[in-house]
Amino acid sequence: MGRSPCCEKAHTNKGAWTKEEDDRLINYIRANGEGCWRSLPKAAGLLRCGKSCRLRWINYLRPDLKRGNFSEEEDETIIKLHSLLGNKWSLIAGRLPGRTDNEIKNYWNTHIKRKLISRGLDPQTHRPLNATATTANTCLEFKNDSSPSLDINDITLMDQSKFNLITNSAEDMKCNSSTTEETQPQNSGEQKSYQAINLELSIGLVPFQSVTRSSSANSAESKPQNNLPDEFLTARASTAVAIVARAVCLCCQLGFQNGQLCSNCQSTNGFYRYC
DNA sequence: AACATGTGCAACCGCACATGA
DNA sequence: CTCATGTGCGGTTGCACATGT
Repeated sequence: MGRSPCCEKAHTNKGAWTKEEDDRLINYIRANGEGCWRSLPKAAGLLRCGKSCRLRWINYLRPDLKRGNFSEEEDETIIKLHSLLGNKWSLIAGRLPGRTDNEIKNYWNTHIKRKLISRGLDPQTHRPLNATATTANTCLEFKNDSSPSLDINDITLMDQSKFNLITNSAEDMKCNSSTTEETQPQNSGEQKSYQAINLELSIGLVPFQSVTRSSSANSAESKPQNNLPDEFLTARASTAVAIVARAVCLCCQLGFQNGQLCSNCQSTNGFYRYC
């Protein structure tokens, strides 16, 4: 027994949208707002699948979209975010007002990949192309000062004094939190070298069984306290991270708020909400 | 001019997750 | 708890246009 299709395919148009279809969709959403995409096509008099309508609206018709070329600043932002988040296009798009995940994804595949390669960097790992073999052996460790559970909010990107960068040998690829305490930096000079984000690092998460959806989806107690975006919990990159540091808003840490907490950040129990 | 190849982007597809009955 | 349904995401495809031969 399979899942029923999202729409009656035999009676829906596919392919490029016509001006008339666009107008119908725009007019309907202006009058009724977004939502209930499944019923929207019929209500709007469109022979389209609801998903198709949603995509067309989000990626092309939304009035707040910024069309046109990406600026150099946007390029660098995308590169930085991709180095941290991987192919989480929707999350990256959330940091770039007026840009859509689809647009960024296309732009990445057509321009930025090439740009990084021309810089001698691996587009996936953001590390030098001739050094990718060692990437998988790199682990970040964070000092645990409060929360026992894995929480993306706990990632402290700028507060580098809380974590170590550890490069393991090929035989020792597993990041083990049990090593956290004995690997803390011992002097401030060493810590200062970490004060800027090392954007060549790809941050992924240790596949903690205790925090994966499959193991905790139905267990309220096992859920991280701050109700994280679960994408982070399953996000993986070439490096493994044991995360236990204090939380700080990602956008603030990336410098989008000039070091101030953004308006979206709310402090809860000493943790800042990811926004 | 005609064809081949490359490029960019809109749109589609399938899956996973969220939610409500 | 289970199931059905709606929504969102990431990967992929296919077409239009640009460029090269």
